[in-house]
Amino acid sequence: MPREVDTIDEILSTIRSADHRVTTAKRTVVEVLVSANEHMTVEAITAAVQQRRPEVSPSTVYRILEEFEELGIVVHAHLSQAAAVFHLAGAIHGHLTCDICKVTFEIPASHFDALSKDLLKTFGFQLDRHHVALTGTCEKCRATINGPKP
Amino acid sequence: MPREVDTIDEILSTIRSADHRVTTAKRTVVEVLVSANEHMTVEAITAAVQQRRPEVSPSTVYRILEEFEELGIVVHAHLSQAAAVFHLAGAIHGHLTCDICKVTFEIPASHFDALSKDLLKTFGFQLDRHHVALTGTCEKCRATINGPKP
DNA sequence: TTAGATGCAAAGACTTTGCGCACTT
DNA sequence: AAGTGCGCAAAGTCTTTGCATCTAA
Repeated sequence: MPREVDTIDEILSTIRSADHRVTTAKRTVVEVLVSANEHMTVEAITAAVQQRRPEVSPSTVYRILEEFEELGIVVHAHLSQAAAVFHLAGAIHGHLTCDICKVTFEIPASHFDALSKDLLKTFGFQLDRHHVALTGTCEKCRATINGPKP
Repeated sequence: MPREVDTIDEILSTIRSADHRVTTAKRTVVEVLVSANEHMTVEAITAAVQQRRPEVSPSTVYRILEEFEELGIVVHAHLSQAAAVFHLAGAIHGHLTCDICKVTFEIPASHFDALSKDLLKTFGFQLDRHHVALTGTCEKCRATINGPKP
């Protein structure tokens, strides 16, 4: 059954509750984000949106994502050093990106519980658990470090 | 006494050891980074360099920083969402940036010991402790959350 | 109706690259 | 002397903005 529909309606309600308008472009962005299981770059989101609504421009997608972020619907992270990636805020998690093979995978926020508590206690800093992006090297690449990097 | 001079010489040796050339521009960048106690944007580094050597161009600074990063002399991080910031690799630490007031402060890498161990054990992921950039809200701003944000 | 949203195109911010000359080794 | 590194300027990415038009409420 389309559980996704519930999520979509929920998000649209959030938009309306904030007295923002629900437009075709916004609805399509929501649909794309909900059906996406990965975080996406703006470029990817735009491409997916335009597959359904070719008239939607990238600038609109940027504006919508900015609005959604203010509403807490999405969050973004700067993984490597290129474009930002966005995903629904619902799934609270961190990003782990391998510096070598650039693979990114997501991990449950629970892994940051201890750190979060520590930072709060030590520095009075409340970690944004939606926005944790870490880099390092994955197991595969460390095992493969024989020659020089590509 | 100029402890900084030791650091500078050490870095220049690192460059020479890698069979890279030590130039005026590189030397100046090193001096700027060593005398800086904060991490700096490329723009800030360039400005500081040009104060001594006006002829050094931004593109050269970019190239030098890229080289230095490969040599392990500097590391960079993407804090908020704007330009990257660089600093000497010697001081291993993480960055905490407040989403509200944008203040950034640095914390010892020891705070990531437990997380690092956890990620390695659970995901086989070796955290890059030079490159941890976290966002959240600082104590001051959380205390001030009365009205809407600026 | 009417304030807010969009499309398009241009501008902006940050970074990278090509080329010939200069400087390090 | 040989070859890397540099300055300059142009190109490239990613993102933001201005403005006339369109649309959700």
